Amino acid sequence: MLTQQELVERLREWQVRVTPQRLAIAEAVLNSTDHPSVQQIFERVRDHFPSMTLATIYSTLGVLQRSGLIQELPFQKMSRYEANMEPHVNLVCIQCETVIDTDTGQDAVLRLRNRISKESHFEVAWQRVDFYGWCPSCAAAKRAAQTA
Amino acid sequence: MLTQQELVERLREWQVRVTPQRLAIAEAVLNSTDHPSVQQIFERVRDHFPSMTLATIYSTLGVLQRSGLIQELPFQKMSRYEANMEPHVNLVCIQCETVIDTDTGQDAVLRLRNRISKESHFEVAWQRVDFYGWCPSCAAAKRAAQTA
DNA sequence: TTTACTGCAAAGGGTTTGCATGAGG
DNA sequence: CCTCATGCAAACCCTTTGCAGTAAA
Repeated sequence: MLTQQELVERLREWQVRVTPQRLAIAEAVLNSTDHPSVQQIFERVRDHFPSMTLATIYSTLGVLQRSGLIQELPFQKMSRYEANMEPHVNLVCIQCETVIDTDTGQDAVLRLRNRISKESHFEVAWQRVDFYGWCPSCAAAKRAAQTA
Repeated sequence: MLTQQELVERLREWQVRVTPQRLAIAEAVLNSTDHPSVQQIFERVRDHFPSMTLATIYSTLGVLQRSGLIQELPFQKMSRYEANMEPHVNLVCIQCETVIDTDTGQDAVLRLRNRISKESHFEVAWQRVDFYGWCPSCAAAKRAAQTA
């Protein structure tokens, strides 16, 4: 998680103008761990900028992505946004649609990346590792429904 | 890759009606390794079924996905379809947009999946492991452009 | 014969674009 | 000041839905 100051410097490196809207959007994503959608970011920022529109959100998310600060995660219905740029595993619940980062396997993802870089002639820029299934509470609910 | 006969049996297990259109669509995806989009599947099937529409393609892909024969891979602009249901790594070229399956790391993905299942309370159903970057030919072109 | 798939058309909805205004460097 | 971001509206396009006719079992 970056401080506001670090964020400003990071954007200036990319010749990107820093505006209050952009800082608010950046913080809404970077200070989150729930992989928010555009709509969720919109709702979180609306309090401070009631006149902001989705077009500004989309535009800013594009800038942040090109600056390497966030990663877009396209899903079937919509994209969500990842603030954790370290190699890691996402656990995606197909029931309640929560997405959480897990520490488990972080080392394995990094090793896998190094292995791909060495053993194939593919130049890796970034990666996305998603495991889909049932989160603890939805798995419990599912088992309860099956026995009933 | 399944034979047409195996495919028919597999669909019947799911109480799914087998039609010539469905077989054509299924084969267009299952006998491919390039992760085709809906449009590409459409073009490949159009020769044999000139009257087929995209609605049928979407409908059938949904059936195949629920039958566990294929996996939808949502990307930013559109979805592509995966015929390789074994745990593996996809290499996605961000330049030419080709997606290939690689043997490298298949074992690692499987081990990672087992580890997630054991060490977290998450019930894994399937996974998607994508490495994004430059394929060999696009990487070469990129280096040539940089030195020029 | 019954069920449900195909094909056509229209709607849906996340995302992108164009442009006038306004703010950042 | 000059450039570029914001906000508003409209367009875009992938995908979904509804329905009448038709084919599978």
